[in-house]
Amino acid sequence: MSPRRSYDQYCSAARALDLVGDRWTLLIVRELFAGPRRYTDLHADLPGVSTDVLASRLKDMERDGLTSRRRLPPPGPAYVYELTPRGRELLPVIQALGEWGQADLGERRPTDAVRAHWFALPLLRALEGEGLVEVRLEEGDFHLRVGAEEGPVYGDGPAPREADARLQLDAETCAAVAGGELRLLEAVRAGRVTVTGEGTLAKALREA
Amino acid sequence: MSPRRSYDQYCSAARALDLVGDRWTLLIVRELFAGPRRYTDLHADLPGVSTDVLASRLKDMERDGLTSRRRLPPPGPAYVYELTPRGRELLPVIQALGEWGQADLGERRPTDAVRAHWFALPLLRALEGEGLVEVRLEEGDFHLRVGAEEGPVYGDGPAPREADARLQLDAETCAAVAGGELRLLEAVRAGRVTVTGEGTLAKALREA
DNA sequence: CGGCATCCGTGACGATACTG
DNA sequence: CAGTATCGTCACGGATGCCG
Repeated sequence: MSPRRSYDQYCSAARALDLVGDRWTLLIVRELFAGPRRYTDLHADLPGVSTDVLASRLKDMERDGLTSRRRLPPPGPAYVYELTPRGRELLPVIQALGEWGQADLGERRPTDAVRAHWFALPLLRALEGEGLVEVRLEEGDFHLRVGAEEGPVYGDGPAPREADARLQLDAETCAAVAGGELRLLEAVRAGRVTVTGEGTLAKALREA
Repeated sequence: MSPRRSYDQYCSAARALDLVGDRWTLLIVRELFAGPRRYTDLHADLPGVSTDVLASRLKDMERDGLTSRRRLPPPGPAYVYELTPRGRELLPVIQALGEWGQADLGERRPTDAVRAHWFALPLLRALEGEGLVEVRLEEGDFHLRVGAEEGPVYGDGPAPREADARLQLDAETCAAVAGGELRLLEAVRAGRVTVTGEGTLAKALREA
């Protein structure tokens, strides 16, 4: 656990960096926007983080009120980590970083890891309205809770219930939509996104 | 200079953190939003940063296209560092961090350093319209270019020309306005802010 | 097997001193 | 003024081990 290395500046941005400026912290937050996750899941989706650093960050974040640790009910009792409301307020920070970093994303490098749900937040920016959206990529599936006010913003795997809309697309299209080079409606019109489902969101995308 | 330690993730937020996630980098960006600054000025307004780290970050940032180094014309020839357009696009990131960190700012701790222009960005969020605003705090003066599309967003010291509006207030009021606990218009109405000047911005604040 | 704790080599960081 | 040089310390990343 870090002995609280602070910038010691009376500045709100510096204070924020005192809490989330350490290496890996904001990426752990990004992972937890997918909902409660176990230690091992986090370690698997954050290639390169060492076990002790991950454990240390999770303790720091809990102490600082960003996350909470909860015991899952049996069977399979395990601890899961999840964002507190305060932690979820970091969404604009991650969104702003993602929007800025989009310009440097470019092609995937051979050394780059990929997880399907890393496209969730960029895609979320491109969606209006409200509802449960399931997204299918070759790399895997995830679901978005568009317009959700509380709880997880997105999740790994298929939607837990019948989705209001289902999108099928490839990573390239996903990146283009996320980067603002292609609007989702235009991607649908160009046949690069297949939309199914009966929710208002699905209908709005199809009829445009 | 860092040998480019990367998260190696095909994710726009992770890419952003590859570039600005190192310690001190975003705070250097915050300083440079005040306009071109010399090495010594940066070192003076970033208490705690060591000279070699500051030099290293400035090199990294120039290599990554965030800043540029320019020689000032004589008399007093010196190098200044300034943000590139790409660097200035980090404004939403710093704003989001500042907005989030405002909740943890609280009272000033004895160990906290303070600079007047650290209030500039929070205050900028509270201002609508367009114009040059001069702000006078006990801790010092700075000026804001509200609605500026290019160039520095704020600057240290009094405004370089006659300001469209001048605000005089104390740090406590400033923090309250920045934190959203108090709206600027209400602060003016409560007499906690003195507004002078003949610009539209000044008139709008006074007549409300 | 999931959830860490420990150990160790390397590199980043912070303070000070020094130089063009 | 604007850094570079040096050095001690600490944080990080990787591997391994322990314990429920």
